Amino acid sequence: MDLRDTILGLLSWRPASGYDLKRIISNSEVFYWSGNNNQIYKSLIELQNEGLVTHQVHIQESLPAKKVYSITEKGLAVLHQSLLRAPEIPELRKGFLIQLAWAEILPDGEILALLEKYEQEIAGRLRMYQAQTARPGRSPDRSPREKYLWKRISENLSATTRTELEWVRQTQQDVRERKF
Amino acid sequence: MDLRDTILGLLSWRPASGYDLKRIISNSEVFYWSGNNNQIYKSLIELQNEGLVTHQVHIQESLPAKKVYSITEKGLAVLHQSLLRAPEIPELRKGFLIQLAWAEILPDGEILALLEKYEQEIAGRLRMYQAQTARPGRSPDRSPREKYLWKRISENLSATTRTELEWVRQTQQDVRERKF
DNA sequence: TAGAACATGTAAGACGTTACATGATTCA
DNA sequence: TGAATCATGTAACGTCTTACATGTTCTA
Repeated sequence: MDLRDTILGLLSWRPASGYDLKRIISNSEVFYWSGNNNQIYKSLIELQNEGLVTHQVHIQESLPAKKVYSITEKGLAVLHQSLLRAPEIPELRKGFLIQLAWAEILPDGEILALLEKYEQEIAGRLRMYQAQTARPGRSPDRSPREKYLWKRISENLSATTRTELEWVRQTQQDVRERKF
Repeated sequence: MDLRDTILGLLSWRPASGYDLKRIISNSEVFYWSGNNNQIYKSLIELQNEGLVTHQVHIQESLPAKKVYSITEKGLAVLHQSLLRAPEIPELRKGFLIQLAWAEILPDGEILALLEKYEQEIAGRLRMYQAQTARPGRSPDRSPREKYLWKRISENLSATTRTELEWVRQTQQDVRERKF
């Protein structure tokens, strides 16, 4: 599942401009790219050259014209193929664990301070996920099944973050009580 | 915590050759880079030019000579600074969630097949972590505290993976029972 | 009046991966 | 005899990010 597949997926939900895609990808944690123009506009041109998407120019009064992209039959077929590919294992990039790995050179107090800062960050992130899930209209909802799947996707991120929060709290407690 | 910091950290544990570092990084999930030569050998040269590491050539009979790198005082100071930086939030790249996001075009049976394949992958990964934790001598152990921290790091990955496993099993069950 | 939102695009560079190049030794 | 391990390095390429460039409209 690379950015191209993701764009095809988004367009299989509904037509969108490059700017729309940028906004969606930037604000989403699931679509984990930064949502920079360079990749998105280049990918759209590429996908169009391959006949997987088309676009129509919409002229707006008092706003710049925009190119609204739609997925083609061929694009849908390609998307279908990538959905059937073997699932990838998650890539977990936790810089904080590397920080902890060399924390031997720090006194207990500084390790605790780090753990507390990390807890704050994670707690904030969890609140963000929960607020985002509550907001309606942000996800495809073409059937009860699709609604369910998107709820589960959102719950996946929350569950992962909750586990992280429990982990850091337990670690804090152990360090405070010097349980080692 | 980038690759350079990670190399400094590893060298703060013990001197190592580029090849040693490559092996450690390749086999570790915490140090999440691929461990390719290009980055590692280039970083070592860079770090040496900045005076953060030095090396001694060890000539071995019946094996190629190697450059054994050590961290300098200056390198230790730089490492200390990066340990005190504000913790980064984990980057979770779960391609599978994106696959599920567009699974509306698949029948229940194919979604279930995907979920089962994913479960297998995750279960395998969890077994791998647990086996790796059991293996001794793979981590710094300069004090009970450091030993504890490394245990917690390893437990973090296991806990995250266990949560993922529970999530996929619950999702499977819901889809089987069509709970939506 | 300054900044955010809308809208499309390009340039430069950092970051990361695979594959290539070389060559001895060890093990199945 | 072929593959894996040890050991250092380079080339080519793909991915991803930040910043630049341009211009209007709306809001604080």
